[in-house]
Amino acid sequence: MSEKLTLGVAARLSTYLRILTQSRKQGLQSISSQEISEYANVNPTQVRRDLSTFGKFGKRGVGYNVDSLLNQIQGILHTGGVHSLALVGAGNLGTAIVTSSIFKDHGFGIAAVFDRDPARIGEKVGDLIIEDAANIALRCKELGVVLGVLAVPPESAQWAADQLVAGGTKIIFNYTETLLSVPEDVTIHTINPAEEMLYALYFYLT
Amino acid sequence: MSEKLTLGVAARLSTYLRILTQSRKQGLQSISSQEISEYANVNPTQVRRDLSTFGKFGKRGVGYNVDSLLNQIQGILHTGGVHSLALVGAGNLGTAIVTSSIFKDHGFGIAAVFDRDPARIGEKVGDLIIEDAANIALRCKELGVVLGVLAVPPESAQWAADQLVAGGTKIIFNYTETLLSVPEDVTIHTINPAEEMLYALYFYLT
DNA sequence: CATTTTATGAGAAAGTGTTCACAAGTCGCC
DNA sequence: GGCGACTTGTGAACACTTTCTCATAAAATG
Ligand SMILES: NC(=O)c1ccc[n+]([C@@H]2O[C@H](COP(=O)([O-])OP(=O)(O)OC[C@H]3O[C@@H](n4cnc5c(N)ncnc54)[C@H](O)[C@@H]3O)[C@@H](O)[C@H]2O)c1
Ligand SMILES: NC(=O)c1ccc[n+]([C@@H]2O[C@H](COP(=O)([O-])OP(=O)(O)OC[C@H]3O[C@@H](n4cnc5c(N)ncnc54)[C@H](O)[C@@H]3O)[C@@H](O)[C@H]2O)c1
Repeated sequence: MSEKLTLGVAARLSTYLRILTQSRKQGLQSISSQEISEYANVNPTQVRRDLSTFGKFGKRGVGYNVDSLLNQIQGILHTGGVHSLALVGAGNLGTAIVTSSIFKDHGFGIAAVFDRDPARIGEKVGDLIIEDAANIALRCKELGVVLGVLAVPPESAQWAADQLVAGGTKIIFNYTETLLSVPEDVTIHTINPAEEMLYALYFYLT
Repeated sequence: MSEKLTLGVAARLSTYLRILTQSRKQGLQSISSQEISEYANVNPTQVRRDLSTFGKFGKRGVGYNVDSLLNQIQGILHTGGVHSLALVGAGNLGTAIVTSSIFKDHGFGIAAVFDRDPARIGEKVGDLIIEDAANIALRCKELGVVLGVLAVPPESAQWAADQLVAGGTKIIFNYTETLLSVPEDVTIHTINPAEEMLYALYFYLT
């Protein structure tokens, strides 16, 4: 029960969670393994296998109740609560992230936004006031954030990452192409759609 | 040799390609499996195993030549050329995508940008003129694009996807949270960092 | 109320993927 | 010119994943 999940299972459960969260938002009450599998690009048997490892969540002939399955998976992944994150860079991308509900829907609240540009510091973006990037480490410690998101130009990425690390951040999502060096206990997740495009194209061409 | 790659291998090779491309950009000439593995968050043996399936690209005691390994992997994935894509939505995110080199670095050129807002049509963003979203299907056919990127508000995503499909697009990258319905021969790739955040957090908490 | 349809849950087996451990090649330095 | 540090490539063991299959259960239909 409390054994550590493998990366594959945890990643797929997260995908199911994304699909369920959005299904609920769109008003759906019940969903079948078939439907989940289509949105997740996996085999329906795999969906059922992933879920049945942890209990019997579905009803034969009916499918899964969206709300209850959502709660179950949140329980398995221990991600029911609300988590704060720090965003560095309030340019085009940063603004898009703040004004989007893509993080909020999954319980991730943006606790602070930082920028270096004096003209932007103090401005409002969404509900937040842009803070001075010089205070990243200080403010991250104050806020106790563990998650950081980088939406700065590539040449500022390493500096910004260093500030986040100094502030105690352990997981950094990097939207830039820069390869970052961080201590062993910090994990970098790179968001680069071009990478996925490369293999999407491979399977299209083959 | 020409057998189809599994998803896992193709995905990792794409990751290596991203790392190598950026390493070259940063002036590196040689790289070890250890270094690649650190940036890719995998085991060094895995890197060597993935590569050695296709030939002996490295030099013992030295590592891999960045340029030559890059060409080899491009050969394996058949992605040496330049590919055009269509971008729908010229808001904050769309502008960030156009002005970023994240796609260009990997041979993806943005062929057209579309928006619905009459005030924005005709405006310049980067080197491109924003076109009327009413012409998506028409222009995609003209340009022969197979790749589409959605950076529109969630409520417009299905409509925009339909236009891309009508224009012959086969691979759609969806930055919105909307669950899209498309024909069987079209693949949707969802860009949602929150999903990855969920399991990143799981492994951090466990 | 019996029959048909739909969809889950799980056994079992085949298929893949991952990692260890180490032999072998390369380079620089003394 | 040989020694030591480094790094690749791979056999073999192990672990995990995926899929086929079908019994079982709920709901819909007539
Ligand atoms: N991965 C993706 O999907 C994706 C998509 C689009 C853009 N991008 C990347 O995102 C990054 C940002 O793009 P953008 O269009 O928002 O750029 P932008 O220039 O509009 O915004 C960058 C912001 O960062 C601020 N900044 C610069 N240095 C800083 C520092 N040291 N500390 C804090 N703030 C700093 C700038 O003042 C600016 O406001 C780029 O690297 C781009 O390549 C990634
Ligand atoms: N996945 C991620 O990493 C990520 C990050 C940030 C934002 N987002 C998402 O990206 C989307 C766009 O965000 P944004 O901040 O750029 O929004 P935005 O409002 O700034 O831009 C949206 C643009 O789309 C245009 N548009 C609306 N309907 C259209 C249609 N039918 N056809 C063509 N164009 C249309 C609008 O005119 C506008 O210019 C949102 O859905 C947001 O949630 C995703």
